[in-house]
Amino acid sequence: MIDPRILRDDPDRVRAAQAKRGLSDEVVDRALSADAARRAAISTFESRRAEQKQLGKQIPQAQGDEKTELLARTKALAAEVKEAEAAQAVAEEEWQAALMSMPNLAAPEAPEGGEDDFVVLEEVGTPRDFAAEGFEPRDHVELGRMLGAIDLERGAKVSGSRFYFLTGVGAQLELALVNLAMEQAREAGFTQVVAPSLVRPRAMEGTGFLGQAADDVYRIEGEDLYLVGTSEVPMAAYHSDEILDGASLPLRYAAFSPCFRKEAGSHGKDTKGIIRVHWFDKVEMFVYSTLEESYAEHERLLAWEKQFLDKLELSYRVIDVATGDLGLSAIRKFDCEAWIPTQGKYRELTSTSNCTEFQSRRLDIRGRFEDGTRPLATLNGTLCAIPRTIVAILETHQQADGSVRVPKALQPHMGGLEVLAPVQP
RNA sequence: GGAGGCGUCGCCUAGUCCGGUCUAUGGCGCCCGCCUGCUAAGCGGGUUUGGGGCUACAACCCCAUCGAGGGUUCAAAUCCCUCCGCCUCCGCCA
Repeated sequence: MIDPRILRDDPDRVRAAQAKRGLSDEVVDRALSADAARRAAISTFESRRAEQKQLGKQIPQAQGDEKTELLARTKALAAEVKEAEAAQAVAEEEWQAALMSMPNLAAPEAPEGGEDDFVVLEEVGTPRDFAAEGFEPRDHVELGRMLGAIDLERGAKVSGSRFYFLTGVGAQLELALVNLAMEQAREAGFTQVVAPSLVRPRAMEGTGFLGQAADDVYRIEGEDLYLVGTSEVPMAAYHSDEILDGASLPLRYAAFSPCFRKEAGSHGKDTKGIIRVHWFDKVEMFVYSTLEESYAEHERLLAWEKQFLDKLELSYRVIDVATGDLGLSAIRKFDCEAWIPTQGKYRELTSTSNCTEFQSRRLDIRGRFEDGTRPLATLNGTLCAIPRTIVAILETHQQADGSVRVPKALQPHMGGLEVLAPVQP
């Protein structure tokens, strides 16, 4: 939720922001008139209520006719109060609905446009030249099969399309990656967390995943629970309805959790392999900070993401995501995309967003400072989304015989294993 | 899943049976001041959060807030209903 004061004091700024995301500004006028109606309703209700309380106080002392008279008047007032209250509730609801449907105000620096209008900020490393090395790279599906690391057939048999089993060195790779990510996070001062993957509607709504993104969310039949697509959801809700000590900020968490996505809008996309799956495990960084610090913190999150990719010796680029592709909550988003040799392109591995006070307003997360309490900024960033990272590692570090070199940093977490050897041709 | 108990403004707590004087008691903690070689103790004051009005986004006034939401009533922390959470016991289970 954006700051209602900005909407009231500077609606043109909000209109411009809507336009920058390619959205209509009709909602701005709807919100403004709802706000006016709401304040009028509050005013009416409160004055009636004050009068009612005033008179009500006199009733216990009153006697005879005076008492009868008072009871009659307060009874009439009570009906008015009830009516005014109902009117207020209606106005309040309209205002809330309008406000909740508005995305965060994109940062001025964020490039304008849709999915393809990102700006490349940086390219790190050089994609491996397999032609020069004299062999055709195998894709991760083939490598996963040869190594006995990824079992897609049985994934489909047991759970359906977009599911997989990680087996043998594949399972070992996942655990090693989780350990490496958690180790880095711990060393950087993060609190390690294992978070629940099922949450109540409030957590989902508060993080902005029940808006246009709702189609991608699994809901548990017969229960008021959702499966999260990222531990950003439980970690944002973690401190909901709390007032945190300003001096304790920033609070940095690294949360491990399974993630579930319907992938509703992506039929036919990435149907092969484990690039796009319905379930995967992920270590996610999540930070609560002041608004002022959030911009610098966002850069730090990106730096930690890059540090991790560097440890895995991957080639990647960093993009500044365009406004149309930011999602509801973010004002700015940086993605790290790793080079996938057999696709001949960069694919998203990590993503970090600054959501400023948007989620905090919805989830009621505040900080206590010397000059009062204020909503905090929340930020998130992927440290390691397992399957895509495995894809990048297998394809990037493969050798002509189908074996795969284990990056140095990962070796201690793989029991010293330096090379993953094929178990079948 | 069954039975019972509980949820009060940071923490603890009074109040709930018998609705109005609750503008919610007291203690601890914290903040400001006084006093005192320093500290502690003592004394005085302050200390939920959100919203509206008016404004300098001050002061002030008002409304809401006793887990959440409804209901009864002129009036609800207090009575009724639903939900959420915690605790104890039983059952089941990793």
